[in-house]
Amino acid sequence: MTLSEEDYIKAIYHLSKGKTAAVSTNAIAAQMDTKPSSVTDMIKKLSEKNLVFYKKYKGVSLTESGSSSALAIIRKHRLWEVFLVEKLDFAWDEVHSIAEQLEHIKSEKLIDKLDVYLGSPKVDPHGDPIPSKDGKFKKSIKKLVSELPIGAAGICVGVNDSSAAFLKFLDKNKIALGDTLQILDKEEFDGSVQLKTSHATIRISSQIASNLFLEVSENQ
Amino acid sequence: MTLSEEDYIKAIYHLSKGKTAAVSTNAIAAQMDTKPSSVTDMIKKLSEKNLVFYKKYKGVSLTESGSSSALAIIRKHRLWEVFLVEKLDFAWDEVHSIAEQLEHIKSEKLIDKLDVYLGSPKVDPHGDPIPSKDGKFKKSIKKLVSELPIGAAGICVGVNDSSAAFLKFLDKNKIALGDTLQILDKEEFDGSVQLKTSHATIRISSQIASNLFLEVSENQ
DNA sequence: ATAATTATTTAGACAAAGCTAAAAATATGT
DNA sequence: ACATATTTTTAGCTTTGTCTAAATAATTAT
Repeated sequence: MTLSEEDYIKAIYHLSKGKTAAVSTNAIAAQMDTKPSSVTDMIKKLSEKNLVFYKKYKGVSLTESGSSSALAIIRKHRLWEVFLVEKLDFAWDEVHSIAEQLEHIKSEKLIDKLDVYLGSPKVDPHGDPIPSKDGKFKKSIKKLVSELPIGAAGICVGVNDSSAAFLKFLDKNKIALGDTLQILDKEEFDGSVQLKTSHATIRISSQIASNLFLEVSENQ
Repeated sequence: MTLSEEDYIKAIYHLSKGKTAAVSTNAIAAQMDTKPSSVTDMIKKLSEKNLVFYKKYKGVSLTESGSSSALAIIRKHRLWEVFLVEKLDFAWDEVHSIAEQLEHIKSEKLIDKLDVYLGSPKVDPHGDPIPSKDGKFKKSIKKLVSELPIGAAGICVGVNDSSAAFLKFLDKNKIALGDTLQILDKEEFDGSVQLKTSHATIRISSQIASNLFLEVSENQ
């Protein structure tokens, strides 16, 4: 599989995640920052290789084989992200583009050993789950504060918007990656949320609540 | 710089190492396992980019810029090799092909942090020196046993020929990577060498002597 | 239901990096 | 020094992945 093929497979995986419908040519083009005609060409090639199902004008979806290829790439991407943050001391928001390169390194033994070295982590630094070698993983256990019910608790694992202003807000309220937060109350009127942090009890606006990800246990 | 350009620059660097003359088209083709005509095409491109000096039919040599690019790639290659052996527990003879992929990852920050993480090593697992960030490094301090004078001592850092038979010989004589060896005597007649290992004094044939690398201090 | 709009595919072209076969330059042997 | 052999280059073709422009299919709006 070429580098470019891998990128397409990954894009299709991400676009079909959740949804059941086939993925459109234009959606892939937008995601990959390329032209729809290029996508059509590549889709034909992937279809030849039985990595995707493809019916002209009807979009694509991954085959069993395509899906497990996608999961293997995502596994590599996320393991490398853990390495970059945990071992090389990168900030969690600067690892993505480097991991996009590292995910294409071909060596099964390398990934096996990296996994062992990192202690077989189950989530990456953004809180996204890492597929196991056989392509299985827990369903997304990363939720926005705004999506969680009163009482739910979780570990802060990421943000949607990493603007300086937002990060400054978190800093001022002593909320950091890895902190445990609990939802004490939700205001229906404006969507604001009362939150218990390790340092205090604060009220955050709905804007903040829909930018902050918590890792919660599966049944929530 | 594309992946392929980087490979050519590296090949030219290795071929001109030591020698002063320009490197021939055929030599590059042989090294890269490609055809001379392909080499000519690429050389023209590298010449356009001022990475090599090129005169038709007269071979190539690296410019200042080409040379520092080559050293940057070699630095990356060797740092990754150290990582693979020291951290991921790879055997020293299985890291080369993986490092050939990793050396093309583009991120200065990544290499800086990797270097710090590894403790700024000066040699790779084969005993080859690692260039510093500014492209300087000690001249090769890796020598074959057969090249060293009587009395010289050094640390075993590599082999030329990693055939099973040869590795078995080393094992049988309890010679391992990292062991200190000293040359006690050299026989002019057949080139055999008397060697002090950590366990015993043995005599090795000239064939063995020209397959075993020691890392010696610079003035030897 | 038909026209207008949007999405998708096709056709043809281009750049990168490789190849083969043939031509040109350099080196070698006597 | 000249013929032969070797090396290097050129010319033209291939594949991969991209693009633009035009054509076709599907969807939406009236």
